[in-house]
Amino acid sequence: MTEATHPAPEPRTPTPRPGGRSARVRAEVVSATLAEVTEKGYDGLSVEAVATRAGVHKATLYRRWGGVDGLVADALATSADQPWPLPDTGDLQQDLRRITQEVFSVFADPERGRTPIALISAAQRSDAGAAALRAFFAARHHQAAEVAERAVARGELPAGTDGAEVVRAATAPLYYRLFVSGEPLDARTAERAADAAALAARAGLFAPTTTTTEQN
Amino acid sequence: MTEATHPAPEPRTPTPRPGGRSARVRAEVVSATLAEVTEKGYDGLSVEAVATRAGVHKATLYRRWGGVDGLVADALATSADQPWPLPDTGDLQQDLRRITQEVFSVFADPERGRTPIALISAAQRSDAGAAALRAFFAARHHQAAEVAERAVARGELPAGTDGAEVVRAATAPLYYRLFVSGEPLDARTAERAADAAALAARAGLFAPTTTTTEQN
DNA sequence: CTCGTAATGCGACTTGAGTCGCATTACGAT
DNA sequence: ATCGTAATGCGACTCAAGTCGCATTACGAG
Repeated sequence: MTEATHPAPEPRTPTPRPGGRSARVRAEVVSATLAEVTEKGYDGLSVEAVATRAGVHKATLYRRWGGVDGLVADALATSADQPWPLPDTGDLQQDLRRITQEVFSVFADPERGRTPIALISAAQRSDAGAAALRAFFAARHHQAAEVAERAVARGELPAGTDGAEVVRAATAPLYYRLFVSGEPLDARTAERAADAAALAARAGLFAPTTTTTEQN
Repeated sequence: MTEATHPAPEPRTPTPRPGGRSARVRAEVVSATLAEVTEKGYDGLSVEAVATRAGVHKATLYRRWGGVDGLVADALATSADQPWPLPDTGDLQQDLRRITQEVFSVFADPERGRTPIALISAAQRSDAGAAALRAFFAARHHQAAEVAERAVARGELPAGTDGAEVVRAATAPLYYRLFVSGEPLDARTAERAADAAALAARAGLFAPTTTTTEQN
């Protein structure tokens, strides 16, 4: 079993040509990028520092990642794979509150929040980073949309409700304050955002069947 | 009257010591910064280019503004003074829709949106820029809160409703997509965000009297 | 009109980012 | 075990950002 006598390609080599060193270098570099961006923030994140920490040469990073942009994008893509804990209280409003509370507690804690804050801030600059950010949030939305889909199955929400849109509505005020307006974030705001999203979802605002929504 | 024979300080010199040249230089520099950030985007915004366009020396910019950060912060502070058109349709939902539509149309238009997008993106990086951004959005919120206050006066919203919070709730999903998740923005999203905010406001979610909001 | 002072102009200098050509190493296959 | 190839290591080089000391200019006061 361990000895592969067949000439068939082994399934454990996903990379086209290069062997296992590239993968090892990549892992080191991604790890070093996360550590550096956590320590120094985005400003002060230099390719040389990452190269030194990762134990590889500067030119290698420029060749494979193109610069700081690619490093951040790769680190973000790696982080996107790790799943978040998803609440299941049996009630949409409570689930959304848990989600926004989780977001709040992560980003409000200087220790846990430093890395994602620096990472997201960094990703907003280059095209590669922006694409990685899009993919990151798409994955988050897709995953978290399950709480809304369960609510639909429960009959709590109208059929056809866009679950990702519900999640976006609940979390947008938090990210807005964190990354756009720069206003302080508190638990109360997180709760209100969840409640508002639950209210709107129950009203059918996120169901495509509602054509104009003239509730005036 | 036009001749000031009195030794009293003239009211038209807000600057402490220096005369009118500093103000002239500042106006030139702010104008040049806006032009540069609009053309080149934030990346590619160099102090030298701004200096050349403004007709002043590089060192002067570094001395007075400290770098790109200060330039952006000053340009943003200047832009914050210009008021937005505020709708007054007599209905909160309609007013909020107008506001989000305005935001949408500005940022969706590559011509009109380029400058504010670049400016806001640029401001997110430095401390000075972040402070300017905070002040910028605080001014916007304070100004736009009037639509909610009118709704309170009309009896459409409960007394004590936080008008700025209503505006934030309405616009947050737009800014979230534009500057955080990077997802595309459309008119429909703008409308839904306004409707959701109006709904939440009518439910009293933004009134401090509501202690826990157990609507479960 | 003259003068003192603060702001600006000016150019050289330092520093770090990013690039390039070539030598070397490690992987994969025969 | 040996070899071809791709990836990496290496150092020098270019270039733009940012700093500094000093000369010059413009403003305001008497």
